[in-house]
Amino acid sequence: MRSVSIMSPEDVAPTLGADGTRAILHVDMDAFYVSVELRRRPELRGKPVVVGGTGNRGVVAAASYEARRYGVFSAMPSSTARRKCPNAIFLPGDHDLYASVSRDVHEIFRSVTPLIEPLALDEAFLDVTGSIRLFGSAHRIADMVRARVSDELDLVCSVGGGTSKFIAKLASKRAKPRITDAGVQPGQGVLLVPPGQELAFLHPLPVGALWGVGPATLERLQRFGVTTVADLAELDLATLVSAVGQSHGRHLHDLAWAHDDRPVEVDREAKSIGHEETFGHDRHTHDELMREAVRLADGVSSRLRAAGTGARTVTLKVRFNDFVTITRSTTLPSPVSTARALLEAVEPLLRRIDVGPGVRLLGISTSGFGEPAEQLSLDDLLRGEPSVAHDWEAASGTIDAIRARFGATSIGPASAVSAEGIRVVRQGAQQWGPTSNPDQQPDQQHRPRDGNHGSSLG
DNA sequence: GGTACTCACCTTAGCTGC
DNA sequence: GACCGCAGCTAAGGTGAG
Repeated sequence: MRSVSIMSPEDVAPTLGADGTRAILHVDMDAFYVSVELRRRPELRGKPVVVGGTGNRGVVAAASYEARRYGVFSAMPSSTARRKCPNAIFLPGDHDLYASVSRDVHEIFRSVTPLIEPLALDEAFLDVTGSIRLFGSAHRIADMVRARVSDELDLVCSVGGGTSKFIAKLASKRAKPRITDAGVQPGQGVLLVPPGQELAFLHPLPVGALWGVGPATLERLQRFGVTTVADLAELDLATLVSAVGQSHGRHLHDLAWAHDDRPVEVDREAKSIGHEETFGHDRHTHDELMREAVRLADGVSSRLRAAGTGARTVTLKVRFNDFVTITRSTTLPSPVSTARALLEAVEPLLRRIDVGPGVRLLGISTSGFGEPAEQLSLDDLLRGEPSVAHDWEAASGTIDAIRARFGATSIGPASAVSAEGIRVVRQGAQQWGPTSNPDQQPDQQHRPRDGNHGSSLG
């Protein structure tokens, strides 16, 4: 098996992006959330720091390399993280701050290419094929981005490069710092895979490194003795399709042979918008859950209107206390964008479900986007009365305007009012589980001031 | 004993219309 | 009228990513 040598800028410059091949970079921030926190709390540098997972039902969002030495990793249950690293300093996540810093990072990306596809707050693909003539080489661009991120933002990133997104992504992972028994070993920082070297880079990797091979697919592949990407490449396509399905099988087969011509997509439009929330303690009645649904619908509808769209399909997600998760959905005749319309769709779905055993998570998501057309309902027409729906559209517009001027928590549904203020749903506000606040009882948590326990938003 | 949130995409099954 | 095949839509669940 051939191996890939570490490439200097001079080695790579004549090839990557030359002769009509693409030059794709994948930039991945190192321990992004933790690094942002350490900028404002430098006294924590060198200590095991964990972002997220401050509550009993939360998970770790990010861990410093010092915490990773104890076996703490992102997505780990917070209780497990505490057991593994009792000395770790847990910080609540600050999604708004990370989003703001992410915008600064993307400004640096924009200085080298307009072709940017954000993947998450802390990573993006950059198509720099057309930028090489301006800046010299893909490696110089990668070095420049790293230097500016370090100098201007006091953050560290790793950059991978190749002729496809998929190879660039794997390369950036290989360029990252590694945790060993001896401590944190610095990574290369930049790793570029030149054209023609893709298979030599790819085939020795474990098959789980492939995009799209998660635990379920990995288990199926292992039944066929597939442990490396090379094994997968050699597997008969028909066998692979029978194991993981038509679409997935063909896709994995292509990836194993480094066939990936997906472009860097600059303007990817969302296909669904939703919110879900795990509660500090289980809910057991429809009325309790409808009050939570009011908040969720309020948050989702705000985002729909901010995106200037409406949704036809409304999906309710319920996770019971035994972790069994079900979804129930309904498709409406026309797209809607008000909280009231979402609740009217959700309520009958929820009432059909036996929530007695206890519900730990409730979610509302919307899809099937289109121009909202909340016009006179049939009932309104039959009664010959002015449209209530039109009143709601006007009210929703007013709510949006108030929030734009005074902040997201300045106004909200009556059922979201508690002793602590208005508890509205904002994207990412509870990204890593319920907070460490004492687990309030439902009657303390969202008691409407007017005693209204119905599903109305006002 | 413990498992978040958001989004994308796929599969399967059932229904409907032609 | 019953049946078949097909396409399109909807519902529900699963998988994976970051």
